[in-house]
Amino acid sequence: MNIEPSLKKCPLFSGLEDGEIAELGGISISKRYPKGALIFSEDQEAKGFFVVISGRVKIYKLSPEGKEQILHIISPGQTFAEAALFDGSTYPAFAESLAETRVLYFPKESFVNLIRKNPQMSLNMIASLSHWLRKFVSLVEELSLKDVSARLSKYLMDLSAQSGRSSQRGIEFELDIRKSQLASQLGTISETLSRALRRLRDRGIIKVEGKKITILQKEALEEISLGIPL
Amino acid sequence: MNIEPSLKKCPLFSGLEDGEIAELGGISISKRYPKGALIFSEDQEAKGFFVVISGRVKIYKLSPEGKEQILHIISPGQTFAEAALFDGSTYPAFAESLAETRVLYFPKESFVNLIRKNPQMSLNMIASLSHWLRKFVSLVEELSLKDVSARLSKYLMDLSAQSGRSSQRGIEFELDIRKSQLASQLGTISETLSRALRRLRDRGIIKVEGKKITILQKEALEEISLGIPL
DNA sequence: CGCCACATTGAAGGCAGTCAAAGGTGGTGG
DNA sequence: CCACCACCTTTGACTGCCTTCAATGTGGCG
Repeated sequence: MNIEPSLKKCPLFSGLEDGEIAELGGISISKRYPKGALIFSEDQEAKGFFVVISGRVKIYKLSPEGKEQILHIISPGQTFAEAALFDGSTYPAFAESLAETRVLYFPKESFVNLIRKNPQMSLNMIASLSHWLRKFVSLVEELSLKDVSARLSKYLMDLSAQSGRSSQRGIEFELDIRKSQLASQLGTISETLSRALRRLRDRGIIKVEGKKITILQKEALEEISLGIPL
Repeated sequence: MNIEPSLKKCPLFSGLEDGEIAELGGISISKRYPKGALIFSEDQEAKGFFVVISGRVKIYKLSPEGKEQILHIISPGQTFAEAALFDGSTYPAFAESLAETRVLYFPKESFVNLIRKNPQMSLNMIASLSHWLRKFVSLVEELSLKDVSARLSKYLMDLSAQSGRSSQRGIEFELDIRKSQLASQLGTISETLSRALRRLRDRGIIKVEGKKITILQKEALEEISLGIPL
């Protein structure tokens, strides 16, 4: 499989000349991870960053007691650990594949050299980092200022906007991760998530059948997602 | 007062030629805010970013019920709202002066033009954004995985490392903000912070006299900051 | 068919938030 | 310079959300 098409779809490399893309291909290393592999650990020296070609990767923190907080789940076309190259020398979190995953790995030194010479790529990097930043502001806001129901509702709204299909009953879609992983992403645990889903279901706002969700009352769900007290 | 000295001390502009600094001075606008002034609101169109010359600025989110989460407190020499220029068109949070504050304001368009032409400044911007990102990862970790005592202990450790003086009793320093603001920064409220301080005091780990803190048992404080259960 | 990991549900406990009131502090104007 | 007042801080009692612990239900896969 040729890697260039994957790179072209990646926002970090948009607007680059074909020659530059080829150069990127030259310095990158293709890697494969089976499901559940540890790609890097927190505090490990950051020697490069990654572009996901296929599969999925979770970036997460662990508490001393073992509770997990997922910072982000990376899908194909997205990059991760860019920031670690430019601030400090270690990765700030763990990265683990959620499925069989293929990535391109860019060693720090050659990539930094390349970015120094290429203004367009600098601008893309700035855009990418800014985007991450906004995501984190949002995450902090939710963790600090909203309860689990609001965070869950927001997640469901977002996912339905992205991959929902309208049916006669409402908007249908499938959860793309395990519920225990969703709980970690929402800053809670599976038991609490289960109860939050049940409350929404009991109030007739959503229907839950395994991983399939149907939003029955979009307005109510949105209100809850905004943190308006029930 | 000449503004150039302030710019030279700012990490975002380090390594720039004097001519480039002068150019920055040319596009920037000096602004003054009294204590407690709203510099910008969440969702307001982001028309520029800021460098703090003197005073202090808090960047914060508000919940619908009015609870405040401080994302960061900006001190002289630091920048804020850079990221808003490159991702989305609005500020993601509120900004308010904590004291009489002077800033330099850089209008979006002229600054973006300038950064396009200046590779060094792009790299500085990447470094700045990366640094912010690491701070936010840390904030998310603390809010999600640590209790108030651990967050407070970490704050006290950091502040003591930065501005603490050794005395015979321990490490002394002064809180640089009001306790209610510290509570907001730690993702809690003043009552809870007050009780957390009292627990540390009752256990003989710190001494509290108004804003003056003395760390009596550094090791114990560090253990708590790591989230190890008491 | 049966195992195993994930998911759900119930009961109980704890940390932090809310409400209320008293104590303290700093700033301002007389 | 002092007195007053507004606001911050502290403390107490109570509530509630979430976690913990434990047990049962369920679905996929060998």
